[in-house]
Amino acid sequence: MKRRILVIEDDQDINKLVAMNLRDMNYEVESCDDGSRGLQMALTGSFDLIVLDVMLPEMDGLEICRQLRSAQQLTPILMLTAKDSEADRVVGLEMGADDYLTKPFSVRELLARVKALLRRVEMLTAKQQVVESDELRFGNLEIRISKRQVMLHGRPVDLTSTEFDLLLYMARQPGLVFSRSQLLDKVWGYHHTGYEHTVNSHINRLRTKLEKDPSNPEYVLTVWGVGYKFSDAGASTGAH
Amino acid sequence: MKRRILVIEDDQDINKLVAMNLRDMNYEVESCDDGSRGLQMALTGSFDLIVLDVMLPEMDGLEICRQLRSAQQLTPILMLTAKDSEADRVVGLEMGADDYLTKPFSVRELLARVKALLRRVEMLTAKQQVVESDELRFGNLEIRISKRQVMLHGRPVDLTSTEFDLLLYMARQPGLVFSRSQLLDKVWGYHHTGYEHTVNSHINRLRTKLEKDPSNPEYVLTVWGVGYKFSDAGASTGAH
DNA sequence: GTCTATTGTGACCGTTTCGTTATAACTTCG
DNA sequence: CGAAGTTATAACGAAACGGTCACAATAGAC
Repeated sequence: MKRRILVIEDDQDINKLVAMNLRDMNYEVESCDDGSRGLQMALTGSFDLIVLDVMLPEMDGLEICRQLRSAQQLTPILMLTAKDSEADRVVGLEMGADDYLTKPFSVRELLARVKALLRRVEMLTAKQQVVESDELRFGNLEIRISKRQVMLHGRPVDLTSTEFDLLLYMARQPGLVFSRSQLLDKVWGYHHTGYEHTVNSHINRLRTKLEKDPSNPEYVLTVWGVGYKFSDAGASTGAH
Repeated sequence: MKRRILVIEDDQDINKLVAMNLRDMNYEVESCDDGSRGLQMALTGSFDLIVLDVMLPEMDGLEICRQLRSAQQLTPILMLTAKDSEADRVVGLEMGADDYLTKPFSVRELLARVKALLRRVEMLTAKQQVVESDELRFGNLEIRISKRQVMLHGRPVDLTSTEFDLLLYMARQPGLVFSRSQLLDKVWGYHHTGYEHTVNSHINRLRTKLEKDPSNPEYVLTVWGVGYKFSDAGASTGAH
């Protein structure tokens, strides 16, 4: 899924430069040029990384850092500091920044740092998934997670990326009912803005591909007035 | 088989402490207290894991990291960093370290990390280790790893260095899907900052050289919206 | 240094996929 | 039964994505 980055920087030139380059690298970027608004966005926007200038109007970067961390927000922060303010750097790291960059900085270096920080987070979250098995099996339906492949009666089924993600999300907790908005949040991402109706379409497409009789589904079930669930009827846990 | 661990750390107390505790856990441990010697040992000693201090005489840990990785040494590295040198950590991960631990650390935590790293590697390489051979064969396609040579229908195919690396990386885990950024990280290196688009180009070149009908590939397959994979259809493990 | 092979980047085009809309079908409840 | 609300289905256009090619940049050989 596309990584989301928030840039908080009041200098318009730098802000644009940074945002543009990050977008170029296929990140989803939101910009902001004052501190208090930045804090707001950081708290609500579900970002994967924050690029934060220290010198800001309204509320300075260090304060934002402090407040985010005290609110248990663990989003990694890359701090931008003036060239010679060693003190800021130290305080920044104390406040919970994860890395810093002194102005003026090269774009290359910025990108490298961003990448490194994101990778670090990925590594940390990867560890939590160690115990999980790579396969889910439900009767004739088999989901091979790392291969992003679904087998039905031993034959591969061609699912698009979203279809797979949707199926996988529900199949991980068979029997649990998910509302459409829950599915939008989890599968499409928290920031996604769209109609709940969209989910119907994808469920429909999933069924035509998975179910013998799509209007009388065996795996992807409707829970009237609530949402959908994956059937837990023939559930057998994934391999050891 | 008993796992071999190399400890590179100049502080004698810490070095002994670590070595002792690892031996206690039934690992085979070798110690070393300076950087350049450590690099030598790492390159020649066939270890399963390296515990590496950043601050070292002769050659620092980051440099060792870098050199090992550029020599295609993929032994997992657990880096030890000072408490407040956040930057070191970032750079270390960039250089190819797999995990880090900040001093002072608890022995419990060290052992946990070591165990986790070894388990992770074991999982990744389990399939390869068993049949670890110099050749991969998939129908008419044959990859001779140490010769860096690819044969198609018994005839050599002329691949450039990057093309070969890319192919090999994917072919080692047929069926596994890799995102472009994953491929950039693994094939081009973690330090690399470049466009994901680049991967497309190389895939394209690979296909024109390997596939009978490049627009309908048999080996290097596109996974829409995600990345690429090497086909696992006709996968037969390399001979032993 | 020059020449060549390789690699990275940009532009364009075709295809796949997705979100939306419209309409039909179904469920629930009065 | 009929009405209101909810879901299913099919179809369409737009946008995202990948394939391809050409060219520029870079590295490597000589």
